[in-house]
Amino acid sequence: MTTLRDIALEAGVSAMTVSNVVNGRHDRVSAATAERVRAIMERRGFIPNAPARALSANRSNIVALVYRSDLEPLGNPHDAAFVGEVERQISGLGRHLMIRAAEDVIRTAAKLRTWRVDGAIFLGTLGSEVDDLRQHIDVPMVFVDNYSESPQVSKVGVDDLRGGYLAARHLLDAGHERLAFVGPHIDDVGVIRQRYNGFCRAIAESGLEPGTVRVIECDSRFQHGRDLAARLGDEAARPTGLFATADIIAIGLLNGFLSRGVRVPDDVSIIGFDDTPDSTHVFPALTTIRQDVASKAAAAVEMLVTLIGAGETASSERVTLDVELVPRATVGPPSKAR
Amino acid sequence: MTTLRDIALEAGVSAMTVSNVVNGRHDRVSAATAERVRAIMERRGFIPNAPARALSANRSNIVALVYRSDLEPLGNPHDAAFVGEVERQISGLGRHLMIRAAEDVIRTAAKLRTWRVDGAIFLGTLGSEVDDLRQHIDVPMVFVDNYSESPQVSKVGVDDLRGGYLAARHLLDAGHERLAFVGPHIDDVGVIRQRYNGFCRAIAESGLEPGTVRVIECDSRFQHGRDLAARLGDEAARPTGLFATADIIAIGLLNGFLSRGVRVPDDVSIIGFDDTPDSTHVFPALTTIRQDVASKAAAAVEMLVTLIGAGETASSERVTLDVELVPRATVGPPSKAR
DNA sequence: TTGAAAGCGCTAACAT
DNA sequence: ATGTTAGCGCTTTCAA
Repeated sequence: MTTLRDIALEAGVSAMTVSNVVNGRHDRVSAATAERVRAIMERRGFIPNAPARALSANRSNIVALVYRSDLEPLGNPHDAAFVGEVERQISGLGRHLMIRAAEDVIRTAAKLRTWRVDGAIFLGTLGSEVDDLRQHIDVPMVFVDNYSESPQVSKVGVDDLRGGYLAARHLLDAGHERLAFVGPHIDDVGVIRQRYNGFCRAIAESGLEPGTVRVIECDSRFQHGRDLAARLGDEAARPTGLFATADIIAIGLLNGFLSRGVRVPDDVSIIGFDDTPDSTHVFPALTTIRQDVASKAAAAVEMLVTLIGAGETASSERVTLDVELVPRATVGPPSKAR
Repeated sequence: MTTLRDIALEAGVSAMTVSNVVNGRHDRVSAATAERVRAIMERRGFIPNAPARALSANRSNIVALVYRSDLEPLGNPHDAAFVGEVERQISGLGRHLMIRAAEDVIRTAAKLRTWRVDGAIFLGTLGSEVDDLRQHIDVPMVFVDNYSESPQVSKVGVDDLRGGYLAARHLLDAGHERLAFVGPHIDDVGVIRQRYNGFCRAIAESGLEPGTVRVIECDSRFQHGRDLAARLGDEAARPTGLFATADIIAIGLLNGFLSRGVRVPDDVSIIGFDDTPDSTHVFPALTTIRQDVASKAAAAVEMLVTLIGAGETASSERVTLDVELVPRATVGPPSKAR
C-alpha cells in the first residue's frame, strides 16, 4: 500500500510536505513542489488513509445521520428524500456520511461516537430525547423537526403551525364546517401539536365552534388511513373536510374512500401534508401542504457545518422553513346531499 | 478523553488486556479480570476510538453502499427501501454503513477507499462499470441488479427474465393481443434486456406474431409515464395491454390514462414491476411483478459479509431471487369496443 | 492468562 | 518553503 512516506521518498521531500500537498495547504509548499508531488501521487495511485488522518488530526470528516427506525426503514418518501439530499450535500462538501436507524437514540449515538464523527443530524427524534443526547454526546448536533424547548439546541424545521393553519383555512374557504384532524397522537409539544394548534387557530378565526373539529388518531401509514376511511365511510354525519398530517395518511384515506365508492372531492374533501411525490401520483391528485425537503436538508447541513466550523457543539438557532398550500384535486365544496 | 490506557491503569492491567476485553477475546483474559475491566469501562464511559482501531488493525468495520445518483437521490421507493434495509442488516452485524450516491462510480469508489472500507455494495451500476471498478478497487464488492458477464463478480438480483415472462403471460391470459413493452432503452445486457427477453418469450410461446409487441422507450419516472399515456390516449389502435418495467412508470401511465378519461382496466390494462408500496396506494391498485427488496438487501449483505470473512475480493456467485405475479386491479380483458 | 515492544499512517507543533 | 520530532489510540507479534 502506498503511503505518504513512499511518495515523499520518491519526491525527495519530507512526509510533511506531501501531507501539505494532500491537504491543499498552498501556503506551506511551493507550486513547483506541489505539482511534482501531485504527479507522483497520481502515478502511484496514492489513496490517503482516512483512519490514520482521523486519529492524528482528531477529526474524521464524517457526519452521521440518525433517523427513526420504522418497520420499513426509509419506507416513507419524506425520510428517504431527506437522507438522499443530505448525502448529496455532505458529499459535495467532501465529507462522508454514515447513516443509522435508531430505536434507542442514545445507544445509537454512542456507536457513532466511536468514529469521532464531526457532527450529527437527527431526524424525527422526540423532544425529550434531546436532553439525554446532549448529556452523552459532545459533538455538534442538529435536530430536524424537533420542538425541544431546551436552550442551546440547534433545530431545523418547517412552519408546522402555519401548515395546519393553511390546511384548515383551505377547507373552511371551500365551505366545510364538519372538519377532522387526522394524525398521530397529539403530544404537548412537537410537530403534530403545532399543526393541530394552527388548525384550531384558523377555525377559531372563522368563528366556528372549536368543538366542530373532530380529532382522529391515526398512525402515519397508508393502511391506517385506508382503514379509517372504511370506518368513516359508514358514518352518517362524517366530517366533510379531512386534514391528514401526512400525505401517506391522506393517500390512505383517499384510497379507502374511493374503494368504497365514496367520491373525492364530491363526497369528502382531503388535504395532506408534505407534498411527497406520491401526492401527484394518485388520482385525483392530492391537495396538500408542501414542505421543501431538499431545503430542509440543505439547511440542516449548513447549520451543522457552521457549528463544526465554529467549534461549537450547539447554538440556540432554529431555522423554520416556509410551507405552502398546493391546491390540487381532493378538496371541493361540501356535498349538498347530506 | 478516556483511552484504553486509562482503563488499564485503573484496573492495574496492561492495555492489551483491556483491548482483549473490548474485543471479546475470552480465551485471552480471565473471566474475573474481564468483569473488573468491564466495570471500569462502564463507569468511565469508555468509547473505543474506531479510527485508531482501523489504523492499527487495518480493518474499518465500515461497509459502503453506492447507489446511482438521480435528480432526486433516493427519490424512488425501490432504492430507498434497499438502502434502509441494508442499513438495518449492517447495523445488526455491528458494522457501520457509509452511503454515497455516484455519478462517476470509479471516483466515488476511490473516495470510499480512503476509509479502508471492509467491503462495498453497488446498486444499479452498469455492467460495463464492473470491470473498471475491479481494476481500481481491491475490497470485497457485491453488485446488485447487474448482469455483468465478467468472471469473478459477486452478484445479487432477481429473476428479471421470469418477471418479464410472467407479465406477458398475464396479459396474454387476459386475452390481450396488442401488447407494449414500456421501459428505458434496452441494452444488450442488463435488467431491462432480461425483462424484455422474458416478455418476448411468453409471446413467442403463445403463438402470437413477435411483431405484435410494440416497444416504447420511457424513463423510469412518473412524469414520463404520464406523458406517454397522454400520447397513447389519442391513438386509434393503441396497445391494450401495457407492461411497464417499473411501477413508477406504470403509475404514471395509470394516472395519465385516468386523467384523460381512459378507464383502467376497462379500456387499457397495465402491469408494473417491483411492487413498491405505491402500487397499492393508487386506485385501482396496480397489478405488478413483485420483487422482495428486503430479501435482496439481505442477500447482498450476506454475500458481502461472507466474502469479507473469507478474505476474498469476489466470487463468481450470483444469487437470483424469485419474482411473483401480484394480480390486482389494473389488468382485465381487452375492451370489445375497439 | 498476561505483558512489552513496535508500529499502523498521518498531522500538530515547533524548528530551520 | 521545508524538515524533525513526537505521538494520536489501538492491535499485532512475540515473550513470559
